[in-house]
Amino acid sequence: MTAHDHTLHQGESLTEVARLTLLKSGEQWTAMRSAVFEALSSFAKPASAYDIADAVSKLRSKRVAANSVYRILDIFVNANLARRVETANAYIVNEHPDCIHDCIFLVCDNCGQTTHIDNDSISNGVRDAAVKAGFMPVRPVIEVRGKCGDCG
Amino acid sequence: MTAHDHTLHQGESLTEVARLTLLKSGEQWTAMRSAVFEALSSFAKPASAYDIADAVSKLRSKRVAANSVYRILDIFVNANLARRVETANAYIVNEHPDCIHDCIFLVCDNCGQTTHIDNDSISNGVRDAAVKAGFMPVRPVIEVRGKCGDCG
DNA sequence: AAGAGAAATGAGATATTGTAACGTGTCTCA
DNA sequence: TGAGACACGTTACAATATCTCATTTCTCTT
Repeated sequence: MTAHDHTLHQGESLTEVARLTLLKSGEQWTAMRSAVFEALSSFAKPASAYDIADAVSKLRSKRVAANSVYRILDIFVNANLARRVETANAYIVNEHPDCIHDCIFLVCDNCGQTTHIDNDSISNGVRDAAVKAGFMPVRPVIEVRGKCGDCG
Repeated sequence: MTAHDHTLHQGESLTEVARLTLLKSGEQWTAMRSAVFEALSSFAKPASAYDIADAVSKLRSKRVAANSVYRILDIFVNANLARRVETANAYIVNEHPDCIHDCIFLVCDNCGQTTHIDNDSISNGVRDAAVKAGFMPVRPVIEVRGKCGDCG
């Protein structure tokens, strides 16, 4: 099993991995966080905090404010359970919270479908270029807008 | 004089280049657009549409609505006179509208100062990686959040 | 120079995204 | 059992972005 064994965690098991990851990072795994995670991973495309708030409201049959969702999403992003897609103002579940990458998102302008690719040589190239310009990189954002295979 | 002679166009001359570029792209150069361009280039950091609306309102001593500014910024971006900094929800003047690049922005989390670097080998690498994943890249967004030299 | 049509802008409303402030509940642990 | 920490609720609000339709300005032709 290598560091990059991207075994798919699906359904229960993905949630379980998320739970353990969050606990390991010193955060709690509450019913609310579980619901937000379920909602987030139920979306096929990046979901806005408000999309998630709506979904969670239905899940729990109780109005949930966007505010709370934002807080939890922040925690998820910090714990690498989720990623923010900057050009979509939306969030997407990270199925491999144990793998740390500057990942690259491919966002379809037509259908919104978003895939991610990891390419350390590219992201390191971006970081290096920043350093050479006298800048200290903290969070590279690499996203490509365009057309996905299905829409092309 | 090479294709990449990045001579600085400053003051009047930068505006003049912008005017000619816009006309060449089939758009009009109006008093309003001129004012928006002046305002945009007066900012040291990326400016939001609302920042620009405020600045133009003062320039013209008349309340200018954000939506007018958005319209004009879109035109500027299409004509390569300005660029949108996605991670800052803001716009920055492009001093070399004649040079087409997928440019890389370095955005300081501390002071907001934003510089840009061009590195075709990196941006082509990003485009290639997208293509290899079955995606048709249209607009790569490469931005790095971190600390600039002054704040580091 | 005048008028018709196209393009640009004004005005206001509204949608969407994101934060701030503060109160309430809940859990733990001494 | 009660003090403190943490999570969450609630409300208000700020910031960003878009829509619609009226009005003005521009351009082109005659």
